Amino acid sequence: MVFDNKFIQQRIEKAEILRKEGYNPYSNDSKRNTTVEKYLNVNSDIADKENQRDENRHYIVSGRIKLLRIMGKASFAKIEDESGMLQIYVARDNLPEGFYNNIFKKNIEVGDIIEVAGYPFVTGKGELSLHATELNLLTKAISPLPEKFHGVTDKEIRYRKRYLDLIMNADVRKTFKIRSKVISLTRHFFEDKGFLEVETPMMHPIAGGANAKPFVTHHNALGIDRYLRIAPELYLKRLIVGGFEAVFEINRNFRNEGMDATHNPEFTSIEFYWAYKTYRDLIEITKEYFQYLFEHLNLPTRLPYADMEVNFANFTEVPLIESLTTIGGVPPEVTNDKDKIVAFLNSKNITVKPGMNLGQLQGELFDEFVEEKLIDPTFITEYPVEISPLARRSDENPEITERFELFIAGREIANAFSELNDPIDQLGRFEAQGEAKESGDDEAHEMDVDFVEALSYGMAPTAGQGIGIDRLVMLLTNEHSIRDVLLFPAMKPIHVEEKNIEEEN
RNA sequence: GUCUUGUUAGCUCAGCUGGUAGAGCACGUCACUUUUAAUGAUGUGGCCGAUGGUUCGAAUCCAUCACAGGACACCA
Repeated sequence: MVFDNKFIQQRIEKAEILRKEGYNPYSNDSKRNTTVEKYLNVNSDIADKENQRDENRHYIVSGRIKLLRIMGKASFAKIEDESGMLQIYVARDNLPEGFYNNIFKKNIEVGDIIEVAGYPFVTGKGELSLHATELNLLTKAISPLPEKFHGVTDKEIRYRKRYLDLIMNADVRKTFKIRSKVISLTRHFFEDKGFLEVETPMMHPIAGGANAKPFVTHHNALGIDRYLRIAPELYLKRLIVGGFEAVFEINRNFRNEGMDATHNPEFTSIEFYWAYKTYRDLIEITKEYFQYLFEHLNLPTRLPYADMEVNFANFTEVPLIESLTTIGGVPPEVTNDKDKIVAFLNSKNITVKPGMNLGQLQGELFDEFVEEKLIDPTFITEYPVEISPLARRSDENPEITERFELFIAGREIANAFSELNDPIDQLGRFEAQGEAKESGDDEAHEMDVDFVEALSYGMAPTAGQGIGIDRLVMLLTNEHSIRDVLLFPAMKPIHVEEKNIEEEN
């Protein structure tokens, strides 16, 4: 039985007593006329009044009891609604005959959601409170709350029962409000720039737009497998072919890979595509976007992150190859020679898969020696073509692409490029990815003939970018695990004990 | 996927080199009409994550499993 815990049994009994006494423990009759925050604001003048009270004012507030101090014929309680915490004073003689002793003291307790009517006053210790003249139970909590001082700290409980975490930890609510705001601001920023928000499929016949392993599901009606999307890129570009000139999508992507502090199987990103623009324009709009976020979130330009301090007013730009030497300390003669890179990596006790091409090895060097050193926002540009299957080649040097990734606090936050719109080149890149797949790279990009055909109708020169929203929120809230910015992070299901199954049978 | 550290009351945690389970909060009862983690008295509460093994005896030692945290690998 779910509710066989003795504390729960006790509370169920109290609910039953209340019902018998004529109080519905799950009443739907809320008469709240203000929030805690508004109450505290509106009545901030009470401290200056005679007797520090005003019995002519009348408010009804609602909230969950977080603390209860019963002192004989009077009690203090702290109730909390979404906007804040309020102390209420409940005295026997201000309530209907018998209510305080028989109902309030005996059957209402921490965790319950109540509604309190009364007038504002300030206590002897100077706390603006509410003097109760009426008190009603709205919802009986039959499970007890965690401990009042330490709350719930066990990460497993916090993630599995996020509702409990939210009840107990005000900071957690704050983080998710910031997350919501970031998404809302992002939407407004791009809408104001004339971008159109679109929705593209979550279930793809071919998992494309990134190098990653997909989740597979099955469509019974058609008898075919579908892949949860790993990126919306190829669909958004089809829309550019179709004539939309600026589109964006904020939504989930799914990747069937490991889980850790920065990876959840489903994660949120914004991708936006902008016709008649290049990656140079994306660098500018990205700076503007960050400025907009910081302004509207009221954040200082210098933010702490772990033991770092990030200066969001200091955006710099470094080509990838250059960063290997200037930031990574890799000798310049090494960076453009496959064998020398392998030898160099081996000398640092790093082994690489055989058969990697020059671009992939340069990417290895970057990951090993540069990435974690990029604290202030840094655009790393000019990525090798081998590791950029969807990016446009540079006109000056066909071996590199018009691409950048943005790194902040040692992490990739955004990936952007002038889009490849030459259908013949795109076909060739897919074929090269196919060869990489043959030689063991199971995350190489899939061939997507339908997408190539779309390009063959002509896609205007376009720039496109993806920004990881979860990681961005982590950065802005100084959270170090992606689970702390996801309301319901992925968790393994808990096994049902065999014993219990037998009992139920 | 690998390594590593955890898992004891509703919650937060003790429990030494094996000897039959502890605290605080919460809850029950009593006292208390201005408290701030209220206070004082008193009481209830546990298949010590699961399954095996070693032992006269296991929360404690060993093995396997489950779940979680951290690190690494892969990735965003």
